[in-house]
Amino acid sequence: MNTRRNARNRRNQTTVAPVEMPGLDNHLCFALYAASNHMTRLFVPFLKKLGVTYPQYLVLVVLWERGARGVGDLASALQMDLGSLSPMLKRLEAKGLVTRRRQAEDERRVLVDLTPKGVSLRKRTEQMLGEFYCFLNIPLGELFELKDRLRHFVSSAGPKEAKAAPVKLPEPAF
Amino acid sequence: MNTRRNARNRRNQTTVAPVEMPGLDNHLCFALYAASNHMTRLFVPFLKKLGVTYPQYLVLVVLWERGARGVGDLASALQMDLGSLSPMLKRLEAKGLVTRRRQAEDERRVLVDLTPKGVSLRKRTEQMLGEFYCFLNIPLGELFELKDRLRHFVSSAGPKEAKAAPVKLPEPAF
DNA sequence: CGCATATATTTTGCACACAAAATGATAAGA
DNA sequence: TCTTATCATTTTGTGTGCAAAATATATGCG
Repeated sequence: MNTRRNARNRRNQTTVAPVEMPGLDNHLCFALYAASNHMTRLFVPFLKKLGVTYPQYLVLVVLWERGARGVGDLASALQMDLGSLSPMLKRLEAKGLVTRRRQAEDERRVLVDLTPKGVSLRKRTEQMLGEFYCFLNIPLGELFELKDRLRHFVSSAGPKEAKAAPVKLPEPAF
Repeated sequence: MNTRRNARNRRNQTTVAPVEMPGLDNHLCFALYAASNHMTRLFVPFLKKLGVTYPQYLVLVVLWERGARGVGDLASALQMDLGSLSPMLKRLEAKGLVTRRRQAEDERRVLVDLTPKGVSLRKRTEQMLGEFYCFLNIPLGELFELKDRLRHFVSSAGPKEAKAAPVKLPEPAF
């Protein structure tokens, strides 16, 4: 259309060609949004039997896997905002699943740990996960492949700087 | 361990084997959660230039693609809750991007339509999308493949009943 | 016509998600 | 030590996401 080869060399204006507006079904962002919400809707009824919410469950997974953590450690492991995490941990504490206490060595840090009740919830959760994967009704291989593609997307999308560390969990800090 | 072949034939208890608790990085649900939030964090700064939020943008995409819709039509197209959508549409109306009016034929329905300002936002959005895809820095093919896998996941995960209709947009209803 | 039932939308209440401001506590330097 | 910069966490405010209750309008039926 444009007689010039393309519109680049004009003033300091943007040099990126516009994109014909994609339909909803051609939006990766919508596919992510929909899939994430779909998973939530499927999973939450199972979590309800344990009495925890979806993000609360994720916190427990980290604590079960790695033991007590600082608030900031949990936030970075879960790629979760501290402003969301802080009140959430209070709710987990109110449910009697975790404790929060200032660390003696560094009073700035708050250490989150499982209570006996929080520890014992793990076995019930493992039972529930068996039921859930059965309910999902998707070959494990497919689940793993999708998971890996998502992880690759997260680690590669966006500005190339500071992409080396793929969200590693910090070592025990207590 | 268990001398019996497996624990199935005992009372009416669950017959599903428990799952060894997976680490955080082996959770598909976390991968979805993290990827969706990651996409949001990347995309929102671009949307901010247009003055809309992420879900608000999705509503506009549907309206640009298909024209005026009822509130319920939008909700099912976006797999979004009516309770979220209703106040959101008010905010879009407050921004002068859409109108909401009761339909004459069926006063129960509220029709949402683009204002001239809403229509004109489309061109600026197409420019922004060009910049965003450049910023994402991922081959288009990869994006499409991930998108299709996510769509397949949504359409196949969960109870097998009522999975035929893959979230189709309703035909014009006015 | 008048009422029970069904459909469409809004409201309410709780839990995030995130930005920005506020607190609390430690460390670094003059 | 006092001061200032830094770090960790919490608080505040707005916008969803979703369940459940409340409204509003339609439709069917006697």
